[in-house]
Amino acid sequence: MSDVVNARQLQKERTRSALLTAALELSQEQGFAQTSLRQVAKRAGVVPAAFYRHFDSMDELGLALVERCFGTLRAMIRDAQRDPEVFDHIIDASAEILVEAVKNNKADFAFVARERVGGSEVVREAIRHELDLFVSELAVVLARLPNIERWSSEDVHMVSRLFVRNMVANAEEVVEMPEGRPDLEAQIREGARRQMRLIVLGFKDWRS
Amino acid sequence: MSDVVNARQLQKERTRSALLTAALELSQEQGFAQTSLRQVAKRAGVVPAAFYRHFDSMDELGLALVERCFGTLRAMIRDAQRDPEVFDHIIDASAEILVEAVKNNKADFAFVARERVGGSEVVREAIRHELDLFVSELAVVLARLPNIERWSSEDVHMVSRLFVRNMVANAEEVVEMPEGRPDLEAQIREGARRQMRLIVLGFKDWRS
DNA sequence: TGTACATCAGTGAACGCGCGTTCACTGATGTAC
DNA sequence: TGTACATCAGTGAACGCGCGTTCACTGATGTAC
Repeated sequence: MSDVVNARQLQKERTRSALLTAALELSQEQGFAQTSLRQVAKRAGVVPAAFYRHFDSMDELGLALVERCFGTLRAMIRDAQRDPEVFDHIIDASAEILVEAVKNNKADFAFVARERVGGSEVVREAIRHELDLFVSELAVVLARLPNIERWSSEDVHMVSRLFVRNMVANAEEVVEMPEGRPDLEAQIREGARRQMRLIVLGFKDWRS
Repeated sequence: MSDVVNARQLQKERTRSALLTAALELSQEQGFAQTSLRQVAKRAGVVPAAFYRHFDSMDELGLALVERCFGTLRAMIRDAQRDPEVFDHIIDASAEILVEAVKNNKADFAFVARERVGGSEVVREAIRHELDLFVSELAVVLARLPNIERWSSEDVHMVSRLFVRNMVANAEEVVEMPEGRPDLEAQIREGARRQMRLIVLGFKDWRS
């Protein structure tokens, strides 16, 4: 009831966080669906039964993980939108941001990219929903671009899906990039940049 | 040693095929990584130990499944390339072929789309390799298109990746399409068509 | 401030279950004569 | 064609293991007086 956090709440929060982190790490190593409750508890340093003080099931932990990952993603996009530089050079900026952000939040992006398609039913569904929201948000941003202003909202949505789809695919590539290969990183960024440039080239001649 | 198949070989082949089919079905329901050797054997109607007469492990069965799926895919593309109609209207034809082929080989495509990212290490690796081969094959076809003839091979490869990436993503959508929803099917095909048109529009103005 | 009781995050043991793998076996099919 | 032996796909029982879940418990922290 009180706003003051007591030692008990603090410790509980720490354990909860340890469980989430353990699950994220194990997912990175072997996939979320192959990760067991006992493995998560063990890595978090608690007994398996203690898991139930925090989540009803692994599915519920999975949903908490999805929320956390998309929180990161959304914060990133919000920051990017505030920067006018980004809007003016949307292509180069996107490619740059994508590679940087994915690199800095590798575990989160890896989780989303992997479990989007391979995870349990409920986790997959949650990720799809978040990605749909994201497509709609991006569509609003894209609608303000010069060549797109007068497109039908359907077409803007289509192009937003094309962008997000590529973003996800590029994120997958960065995620699977071996450590310490800056050459590969540059290659992926350049590839992403070219693909987006090619798509944007089509904008000015598009007729629905 | 003989070319004549005797009853024993025939029966063995039948069981092997039953194991593959069972694994494909179970993968569709719950993912390959979550599918156990015992489940596969049970559905194929043999005792678990009999599995080892055909495959050393589930990983090996997974590889056999990948080969079978890409066999289907390659046959499809080979047929498409023979049809001059297809080459002239590459966009509409691609969208059409994609939706049709995926619909008719749903289980195979679902397997590839899902396990490409969620599967076991060895299965994932095999799928990636096959997809890379496919990108290179498609690049050869694309290089003959009017606006692309003079591009650098690097750029052609980039555009081929963009196409295959979209193909995979669209295949995923068809695969997850609920049964008996022809409206959704048309929507996906139309979306795929537009995305490809937009990409192709960029061809004529592209400069590396 | 000090005491007596309540709360509750985490414990540790136990359960039944499905798993992958092994093994000696069976009996139908194939082969040599 | 008929017989005696070899092959080998599939059997069925057994194994040890990690799994999710339950339960009564403990002991540190919080609360009321």
